[in-house]
Amino acid sequence: MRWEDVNTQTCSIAKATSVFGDRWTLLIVRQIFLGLRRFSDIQKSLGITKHRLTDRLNRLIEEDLVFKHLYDEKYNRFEYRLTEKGLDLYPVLITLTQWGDKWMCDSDGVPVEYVHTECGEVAHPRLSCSCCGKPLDLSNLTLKAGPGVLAKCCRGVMSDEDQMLYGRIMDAEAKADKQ
Amino acid sequence: MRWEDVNTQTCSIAKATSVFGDRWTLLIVRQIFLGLRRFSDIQKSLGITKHRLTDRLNRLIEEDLVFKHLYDEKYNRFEYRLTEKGLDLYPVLITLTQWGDKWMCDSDGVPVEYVHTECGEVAHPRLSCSCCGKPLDLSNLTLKAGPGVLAKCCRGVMSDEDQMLYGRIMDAEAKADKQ
DNA sequence: TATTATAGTTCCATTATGGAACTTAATTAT
DNA sequence: ATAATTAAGTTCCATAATGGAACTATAATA
Repeated sequence: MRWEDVNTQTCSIAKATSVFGDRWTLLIVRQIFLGLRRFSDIQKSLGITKHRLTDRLNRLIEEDLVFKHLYDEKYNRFEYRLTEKGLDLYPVLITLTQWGDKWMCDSDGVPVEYVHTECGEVAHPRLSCSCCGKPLDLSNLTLKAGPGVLAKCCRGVMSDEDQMLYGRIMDAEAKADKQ
Repeated sequence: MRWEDVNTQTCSIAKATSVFGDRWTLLIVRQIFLGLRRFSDIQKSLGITKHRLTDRLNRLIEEDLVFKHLYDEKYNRFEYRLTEKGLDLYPVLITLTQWGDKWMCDSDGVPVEYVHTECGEVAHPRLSCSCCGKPLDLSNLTLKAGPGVLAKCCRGVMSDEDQMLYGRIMDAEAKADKQ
């Protein structure tokens, strides 16, 4: 499968990956999150080549994660800022950071900490259930085929790839229902 | 900067990205999470070429996210399974999934839902503070330079890139302290 | 008038990736 | 007994993505 076709997969991770499944895009988003908004700041701080950065920023603008904001009319200079869609990546960045903090950190300790302004403490954000509020982990989550898969299944338009992936989730559900 | 040098950055996202900042690695991890453990299943379900998959799996094994498990002695066949380090990526996959569900979904709806077995409901996992338990979002989180940055700063061994990135976080903190 | 800063673009060499064919070893079908 | 099949790769080659360095444009500054 060509990379351009990855976002045709019936999978939100595949669709997300089609936007930042490359070497730099997520790091660019991180820089903007951390306050680096100008082309040259992002470029120097990442050590990315200029034309690659141009390319990636344009892609982020196309995908509506980033927009250009004129900050100097005389110079015609722009800042790159995150849209709502871009800002909405913060849980991804936080969970990724935590994984990196735990598994890839050097002996000096974690580079950045997050302070929860309401309670004033350094927070180690956890996932919790939107319904009952209890903490979630692998052991108390099960998968269920959602409407997006079921609809395609009924219409008989699932690709072989999607069938391989979701077949067993639907099988597991069917089994669980019988018991 | 060459890609091989990205993991030298003092940033957990950079270090994490150095492992799966490519086109396929995170999708491979997702397949294993969803239950596809055999080489050929992963290969066919993703449409990735065999030598690329070989390459990425070996990298994941090197980085200790995946290990091989002999499931057929006669054939000498292996399954690929996630280690603790690999399993620990589930919050990343969940937050990524949610972002994709919200922003990149087609009209059929979300492909997969997560059921919280304790309360029995479909959960939309949220980040909450490990200290007070309240939900976290961008508006109530602030950044703080952690020990990893402070130590390097004191020793004077921060790269120019890292200084550009963390300089303003430390400045912002210094300002906040004065007030 | 020469130099610097910001934000790019162009050209070319190096790497990464995709596609197809080939390999090996055990299994099943004819 | 022979041929075809399956799983898990490997090898070869063409195409696509990336990195490095040099070049452009415009306004400001020395």
